[in-house]
Amino acid sequence: MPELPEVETVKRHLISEVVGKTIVSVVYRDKRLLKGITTKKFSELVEGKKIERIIRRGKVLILGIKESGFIIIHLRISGWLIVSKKEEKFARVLFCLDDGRFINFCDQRVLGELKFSFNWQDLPIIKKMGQEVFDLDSKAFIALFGNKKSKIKPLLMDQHFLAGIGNIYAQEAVFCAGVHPGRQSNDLSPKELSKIYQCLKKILSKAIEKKGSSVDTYRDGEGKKGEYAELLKVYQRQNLPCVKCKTKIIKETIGGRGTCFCPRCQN
DNA sequence: AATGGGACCTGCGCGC
DNA sequence: TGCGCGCAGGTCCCAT
Repeated sequence: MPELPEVETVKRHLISEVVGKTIVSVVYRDKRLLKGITTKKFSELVEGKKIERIIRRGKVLILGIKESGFIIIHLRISGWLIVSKKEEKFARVLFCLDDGRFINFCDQRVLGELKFSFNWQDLPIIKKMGQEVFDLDSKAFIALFGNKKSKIKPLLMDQHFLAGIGNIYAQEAVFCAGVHPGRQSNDLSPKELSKIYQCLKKILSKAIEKKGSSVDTYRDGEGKKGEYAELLKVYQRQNLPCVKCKTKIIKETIGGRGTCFCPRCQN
């Protein structure tokens, strides 16, 4: 599911709902989510401790635990977090809080990751991660993309290069900018790169405002669907008319991932 | 440096 | 109605 807007939505929800709460116990319905640590050790490190703060870096969620360390959550493809009074469908790990509610770590495909770290900034996934989109200005974005030979759409999704963009928003951004997803990044003019940058910021901001996109199983922290899905212009719109020119949207595999685009608007 | 394929997983929707 | 197949928002690892 989750790209930057969805993870940011979950983060904001957790900040308002669970910061200050104590994790009474952790229930493991499926241990495979837990990486690099035993359930016993994980429980020892977090049970009875207070959730102090919530951080997002790229698509990674970090829960600061008072006088302990950090719970690291990666939702990968089908993971999501729901704060509620009951055990939700596909709940793989449940954090039982002192107010009687649970943070449900739900994950249909069990590809998500739950870790513990004493120093989250030293995690390989964090160390290797590119900059946040919102930390870049137009000039820095153009400089970054201007000397890379990769195809633009897969490059936008490369977390080592730029953090937070996935298959939905990469497609939306290049559509918005009128750029073919298979174009080489270093062949794009500064004007085209600038346009992609502006589109990306606009789309991500709007998606955060709408609490993400709900294609398939994704839900925000309350278990509600995000509202950005209805604003998507090309993602999963193959064979439907382009919203700008009515040409049929096509779908191709680019960089190993399904990619929808308008063959007329995107050059 | 860039790209492609496979692996990790489950479950949904579709066509027959 | 039932079954097999393809496909899915991510990331890592390996080979070329």
